[in-house]
Amino acid sequence: MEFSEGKNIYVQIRDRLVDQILTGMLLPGDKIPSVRELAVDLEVNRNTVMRSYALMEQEGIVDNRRGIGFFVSSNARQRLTQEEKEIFLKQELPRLVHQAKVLKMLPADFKDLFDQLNENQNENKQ
Amino acid sequence: MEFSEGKNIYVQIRDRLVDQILTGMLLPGDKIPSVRELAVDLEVNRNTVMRSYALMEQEGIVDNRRGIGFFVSSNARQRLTQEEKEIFLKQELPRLVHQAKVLKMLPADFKDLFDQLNENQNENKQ
DNA sequence: TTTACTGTCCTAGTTAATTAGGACAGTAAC
DNA sequence: GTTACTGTCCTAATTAACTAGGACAGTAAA
Repeated sequence: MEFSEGKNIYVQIRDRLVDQILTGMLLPGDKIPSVRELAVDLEVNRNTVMRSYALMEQEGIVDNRRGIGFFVSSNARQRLTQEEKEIFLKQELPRLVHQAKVLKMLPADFKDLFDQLNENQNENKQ
Repeated sequence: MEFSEGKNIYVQIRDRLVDQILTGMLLPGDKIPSVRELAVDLEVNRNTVMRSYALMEQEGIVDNRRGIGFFVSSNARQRLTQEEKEIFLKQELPRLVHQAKVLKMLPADFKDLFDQLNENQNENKQ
């Protein structure tokens, strides 16, 4: 895995798993890769993966069964959707609005976003 | 200044000055605070500010006159608008669209952004 | 009970970011 | 030339993130 600079690796690993949970690639009750397995796979140290898993356990999105492994907790998706949405609305959106202002961006610049939002809304109606 | 974790201080200082340039608080030709002055003001080390200024000099948004200080370069704003917009469109927007999808966000969640974009467009017409 | 997984704890070493502050040189006003 | 700014270079020390890998304990199946 290619890790970007400017963001800690253990957070990026957490983000990757969170994304897999939100997209449904990982379902509640699923076993996530063992600490050692993922470490080898991503070419990082065991301890770094451990740190990601500890973070996710603290967030209540995975459960830990000693000697067996880590599992996606039953309410992970609901918890994450709520948590990430709140972070987005309170932290990212204000910064985004400000940036749109100073960069004088126009609706056309956000076409891709509009399309996605409309798609979400249509799926909601059905 | 309160620095957020997860992002290097010298980058945050650069971001702060970039914002002041984009908002017009700092104009082309303006002298920016001296390295020592800003270090005291933000309660960081001289070297950390130096690193921010070196970064901005490398980006071509400030000019350096030895023994005198750093100055906002004449084309800083144009250069920044272009640079930041490109970063936004190529890096942030795709991530944003993806997040909007997995979090099933709706147009209403982005009302503040829409309002700003419309405002930008109206100012453009006048 | 042995085997092969699992997580967990531990010490040790590296690197980058940051701090701390001395020392030196360019610039300009007095 | 002295003074008071400016940037610049330097060494030393601290901290957090990451690496490396040994050692130990829980779990489950052969």
